[in-house]
Amino acid sequence: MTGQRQTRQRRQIFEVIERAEGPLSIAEIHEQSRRAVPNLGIATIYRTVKMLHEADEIHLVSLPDGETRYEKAGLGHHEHFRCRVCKQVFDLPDCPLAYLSGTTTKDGFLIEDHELTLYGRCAHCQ
Amino acid sequence: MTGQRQTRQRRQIFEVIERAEGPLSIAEIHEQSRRAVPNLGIATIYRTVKMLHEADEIHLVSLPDGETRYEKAGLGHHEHFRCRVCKQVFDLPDCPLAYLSGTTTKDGFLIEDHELTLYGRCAHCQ
DNA sequence: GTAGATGCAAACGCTTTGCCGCTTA
DNA sequence: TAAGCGGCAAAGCGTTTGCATCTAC
Repeated sequence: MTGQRQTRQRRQIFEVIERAEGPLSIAEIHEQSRRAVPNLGIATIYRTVKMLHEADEIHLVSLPDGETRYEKAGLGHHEHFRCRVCKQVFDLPDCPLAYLSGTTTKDGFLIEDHELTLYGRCAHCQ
Repeated sequence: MTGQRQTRQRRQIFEVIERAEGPLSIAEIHEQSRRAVPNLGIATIYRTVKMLHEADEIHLVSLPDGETRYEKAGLGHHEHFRCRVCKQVFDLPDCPLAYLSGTTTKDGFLIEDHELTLYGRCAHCQ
């Protein structure tokens, strides 16, 4: 936890992100945090998430359909899977593309990094 | 071109997207279309892009930092490369992941589709 | 006690909608 | 000529900011 002061709100927001199985949207973080801290305002979510993001304690994940989500940092490189049925986003531990970093394509693009999102059906929704 | 009527505005907007080398943002489409049709309003861009998107004549591409862009349909499966220096987005014809579709991960995720964005430096900016 | 955090509401920027005059077919 | 379309301005909506109050330290 970065930030100068520990507050109930910050602890709660961080805990919600910590415990998630995949990246969460601002609305999801708000909703889940409110269960423990009812009056928690949306501005506090934005401010805290921004702070955590700048302190590199959480990472931004943006899905190809434009949704912005956040997940805790330190998970190592991994990819995301979005279920087309239940709409949940899961983390996938393996990355078949690690070899890409540092290579140059035949068109002269130097690849430094990449982000991959897979779509389909999760085990539960098949 | 879908839509019931051919207008100067629609032709221009579609032409801008057609001629682009990579996906364009709404602002870029607006700016470039205005060169030929000066009074063209932003609402027309949004309405036309939405119409083209629904008619499946253009595709939505959303980058991991949350930017929404559009490019003409029918390009076949391909990936995107974003230059960290000049911020342009290019199309990359080859996809090292075509084999993924239809496979199931060991966690039981059935992969139907994927979207990959590469980051680095384009030939010009190295 | 005080700097910093929160909650509320106002401000902001991007996107969408309503309206009316204009244009395409 | 009439339904569709474009331009403008207002409305929406998610995000950010200002400010007074409250709280962690």
